[in-house]
Amino acid sequence: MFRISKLTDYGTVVLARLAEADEELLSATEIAAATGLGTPTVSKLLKQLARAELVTSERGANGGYRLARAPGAITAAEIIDALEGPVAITECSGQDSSCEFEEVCTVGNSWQQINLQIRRALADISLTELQKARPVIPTFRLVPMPAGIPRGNKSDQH
Amino acid sequence: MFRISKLTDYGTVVLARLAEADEELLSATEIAAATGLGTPTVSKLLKQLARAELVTSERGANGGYRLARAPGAITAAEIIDALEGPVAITECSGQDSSCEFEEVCTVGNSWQQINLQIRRALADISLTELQKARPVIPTFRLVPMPAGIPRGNKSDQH
DNA sequence: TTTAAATAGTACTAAAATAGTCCTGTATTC
DNA sequence: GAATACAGGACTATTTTAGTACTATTTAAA
Repeated sequence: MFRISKLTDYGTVVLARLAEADEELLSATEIAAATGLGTPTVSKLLKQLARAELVTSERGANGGYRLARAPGAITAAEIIDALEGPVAITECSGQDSSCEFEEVCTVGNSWQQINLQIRRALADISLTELQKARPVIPTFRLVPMPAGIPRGNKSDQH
Repeated sequence: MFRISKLTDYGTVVLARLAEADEELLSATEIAAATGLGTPTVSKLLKQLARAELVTSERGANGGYRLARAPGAITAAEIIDALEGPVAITECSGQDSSCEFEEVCTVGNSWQQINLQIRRALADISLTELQKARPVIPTFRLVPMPAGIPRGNKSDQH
């Protein structure tokens, strides 16, 4: 129905590893080795997580990453925001919406309600809890978007 | 963060039109004309909605579609299930999971919790409410998946 | 009883989004 | 100053989503 991207999933693996390491500084290479993910991907993820201030980095030789906060203070919502961008179900449901029909839209419409509830659920889950859900090495694989939908259209709603 | 597909969004437009029409039988062509969507797409959507038993169809000349139930009895969760498949955030969080690590997984893990809460939120919103959120003709366009993520990986977690 | 309108199903094509790689630059340690 | 590691961005490949086309079946009406 919904899904998180593979990279976001990997991101939680990376963060879980950092959580395990406690305060220790780990390099992207080390994390890649520990998790079985590719080094470039891990590197990419860590850069994004650093920009989102979920991890802090130290550059130069012996550099690396550590969590910026305690695992209990990092939420699933933040992780997803960091790796997928703060996007909402429909354009109107984002706070920074640019939907040209916005003025016409009913304020507080249902998609927005749904979006809010989803965010609330995600903000309620911390990295600590996600770690529990994921013993040692990644056990989830992401669901390929399902069979889905046949075919058949042409024009777009304007 | 999450998003519904364009087709799902169109699907709610189509259903909203049928809801307006009350019990009247509408053909795919008529709905396409009324909504501004392409006929083949509307047709495709209606086929799927019919398979999911959200609409009923009559074949042959003068055939068409109508809602299978009152709009208040059709939920957002059902619409999404019908058009995107009953997929969950990660493979493990679906009921029919085939994750090979499942035995190792903590039962009732956090992604499952999140997924449940999302479903609950979606099951709480009816077509009637979605209609209110969407005055007359489609006012939403879907958010293109955001800037997102740089690049960098190779191997997969097994 | 034939024709036309309409749904059912499926295969295919095109476009867009996601995932993954690489390269260049900068900071830091030894 | 050489080696290590992060920062940032451009680029490529793969996968998913969206959209189209075609064939079969059903039904009503001429």
